[in-house]
Amino acid sequence: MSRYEPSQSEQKWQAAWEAAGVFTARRDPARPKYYVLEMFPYPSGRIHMGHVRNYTMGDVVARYKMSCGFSVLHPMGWDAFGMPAENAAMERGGHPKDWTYSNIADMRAQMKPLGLSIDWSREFATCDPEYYGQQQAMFLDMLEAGLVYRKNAVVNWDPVDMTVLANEQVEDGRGWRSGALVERKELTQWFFKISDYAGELLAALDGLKDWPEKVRLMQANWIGQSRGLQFSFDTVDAPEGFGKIEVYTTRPDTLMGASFVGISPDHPLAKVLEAANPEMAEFIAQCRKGGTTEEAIETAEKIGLDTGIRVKHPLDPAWELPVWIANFILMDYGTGAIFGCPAHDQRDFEFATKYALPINPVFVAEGAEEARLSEAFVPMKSETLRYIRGFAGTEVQTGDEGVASAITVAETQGWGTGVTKYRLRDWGLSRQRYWGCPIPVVHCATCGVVPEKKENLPIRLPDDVTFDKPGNPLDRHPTWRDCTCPACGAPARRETDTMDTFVDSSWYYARFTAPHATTPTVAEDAEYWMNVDQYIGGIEHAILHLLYSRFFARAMAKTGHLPAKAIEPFDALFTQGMVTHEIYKTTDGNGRPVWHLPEEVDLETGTLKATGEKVEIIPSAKMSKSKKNVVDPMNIIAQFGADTARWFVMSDSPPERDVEWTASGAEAACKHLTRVWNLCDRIASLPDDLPPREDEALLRAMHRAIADVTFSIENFAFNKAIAKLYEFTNTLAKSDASKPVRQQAMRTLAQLMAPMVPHLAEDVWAHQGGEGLVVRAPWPKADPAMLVEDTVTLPIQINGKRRSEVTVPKDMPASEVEKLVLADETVIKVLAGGQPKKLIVVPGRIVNVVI
RNA sequence: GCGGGUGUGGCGGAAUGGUAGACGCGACAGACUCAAACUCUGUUUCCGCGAGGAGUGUCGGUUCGAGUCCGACCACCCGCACCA
Repeated sequence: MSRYEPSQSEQKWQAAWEAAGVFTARRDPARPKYYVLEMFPYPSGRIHMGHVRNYTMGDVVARYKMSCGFSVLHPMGWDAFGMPAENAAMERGGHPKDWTYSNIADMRAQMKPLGLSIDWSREFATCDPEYYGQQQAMFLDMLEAGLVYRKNAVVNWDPVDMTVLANEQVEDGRGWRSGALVERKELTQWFFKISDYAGELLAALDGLKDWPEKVRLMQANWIGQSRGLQFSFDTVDAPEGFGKIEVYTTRPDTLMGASFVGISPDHPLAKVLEAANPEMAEFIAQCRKGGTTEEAIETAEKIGLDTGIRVKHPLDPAWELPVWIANFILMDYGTGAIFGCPAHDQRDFEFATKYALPINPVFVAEGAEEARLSEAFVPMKSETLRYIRGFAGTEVQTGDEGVASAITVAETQGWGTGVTKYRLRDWGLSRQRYWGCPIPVVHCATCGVVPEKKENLPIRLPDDVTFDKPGNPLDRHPTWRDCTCPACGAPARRETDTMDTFVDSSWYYARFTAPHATTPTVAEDAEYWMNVDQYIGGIEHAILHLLYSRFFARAMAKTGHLPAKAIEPFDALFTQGMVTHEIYKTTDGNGRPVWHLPEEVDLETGTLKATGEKVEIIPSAKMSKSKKNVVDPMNIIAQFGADTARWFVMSDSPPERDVEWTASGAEAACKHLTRVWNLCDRIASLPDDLPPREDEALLRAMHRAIADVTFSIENFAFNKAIAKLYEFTNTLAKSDASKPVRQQAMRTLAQLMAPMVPHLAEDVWAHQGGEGLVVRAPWPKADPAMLVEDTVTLPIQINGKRRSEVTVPKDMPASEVEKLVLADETVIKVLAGGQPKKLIVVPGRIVNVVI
């Protein structure tokens, strides 16, 4: 063996793995299966360190499970539809398809040198017609099953990207990609009925034991279940058809504190009033405008207008309340109408104060007296209250009890119903974009909306499109758009909306089980491989992607594309942290910041290499092109090899936390791997007739290392696994054991390192006479007998502070230990002839002398 | 505002209620070298020459014993946000 030259040996082993087909996933009923999946990448064209970290984690798991005898599925694909391809076409010309496929080729070429254990024969891109055609087939099945529908909806319109955005794609009133202020626009849109599953998606979160608590909580909040009362107010002087106003409240116990009824500016009644009354029309127009401007979002002032309509209080027909239109009431939550109880709701309080409406407390804190309020009194529902204007339950009760009894009273008296509502809205999937999966329906003047026939799938995107005008090229592509009605054969128009790319990523995990099938899935394959045993990805997908996937798996099960056991497709989820880096900044003549790449900076002096100018070092943040704090994985691989990059991203921080990339850390990783290489060389050239010295000690350390590394990998504590490997390497390097024992230890070290640094591990394995490839070698097992020590050193504490220690046989009885402790020099000194108050011996652990 | 998380050396981070700081980085010292780099060996929480003392964001509590459990507070980070 010679110098550590990763560039040569890494290629060699990658070729060897490929030749042996070690990563080809096979359905093998004789073996347990393990499906490990990392969130597939968007083909931007360049891999970044975040990818390296994500895929290395998956690779460690996959390789480890392979060694443990599992039949492993570890696939890779591309989330290939989406706006960047179109944006690139608009900015630079060219076609989104060419841009995408060439990016995929580039990225694949960058990923391969990492030596990941991926079954590349299963690779696909979501923009392959073979993939999206199957997606269209499922869409038709879901349409038939009533899981998809069309409705007129006010949507978020991004005026820059010229597209509809989902609520969750709007951040602070701006489009998440363009940053443009979002406008409201009414369009007919396609929706998945995810709201039908709201309760189930919420309840099933409890079963996802191996998901991070944080993600489950975020989803639970997003689904947003609430229990409340729905009832109607009878109106006075309302327009035709509005004899009642239906409201929903989670605090029916505050009904006696009502001082007005509020309706949304988008409420049907508001629309009628708008048409009839110019003053109202003007007010409503103001509300609509207000909803989207930045100023309104920041100040969020509550405005309202009295409609002149009155309603009768359900508990006292003589009591009339005014009906106001108010800008803070949302049409798409509850019924779009509320009753306002200013005493116990801060929004209502502000509103009532502004418009001089009465503020009547319903309850006070237990033991308190009624007093003038300066803000709304909104106690936790679990708090005990004294009701001074209650109508249900006892005078003193908790808020929860008050709500429950109010619902019971309303139901008993027949004027209201207890209902459960969810914040979760249906999933709008229509996008007015070209580069997405076409929605396979046709609009016919006589037949209406007609599903495309399955034998006509896939409905392919046309290639001859241009992006010189804003908007959807499909809309202005007559030969593609114009078609015949599948039902009556008359001329018709193809749907020009394409699907949200979240649809593409909502089932790719299932497609990987039968990636080339002519149906969306194949029952036997799905049955064997599903579920994903370990899913790994970023926390940024905690809500949308994961919630949509959970819904989609249910929809696929309902339409026969997945077995019932796969409705929760991801058994275990791990969310990894980001890779961060320091930011280097200088300022130009105009005071504007100028960012510099890490390689342009001399860290010793904190200056620019080129000019010697001082740079400001800003603490680490996520690597981003705009701040130039990026390290290109390809440069690292070229300089140090893939194993170094893999070792580093796994070593420094717990995987769920961010890891900071530092040049010194990367060098240290490389140095260590070189040390391992040299150690291997040194051991191989030892004389064969060394006397057996400390053989037992080295073997014990080896079994300790096996146990610790295995435990750490099983628990996703890769940084700790690596710490143990450092420790064991140091022990081995200092050992005087005989050659065969050191060789055995070296081979074991290779096996334990193999999931993280597979190429180096193969080299070491081969060099130490290991049989075959280390990737195929069974994972070593720790011998429990080698893990127990004969003697144990017990720390002696005096009043809880460590003062001394005593070494005793492992299972010495406590009474014997006590004698030894009392004979300890330090203890004798401290006791000064007296007796300890108490002597605590925790066998095998610690001794505490209390004086 | 609501919900969640985090806080340990110069830095990244270890510690089933039982020796705080594993392992790594950095720093320092020594060996090798004409010299430097590389490499190797050692030291490295703080105060103190030392004996010793202090120490896990702050204050309190439980315990023989608290980084870990409980209560209050502070700081930072993340998610949601007019959801009735």
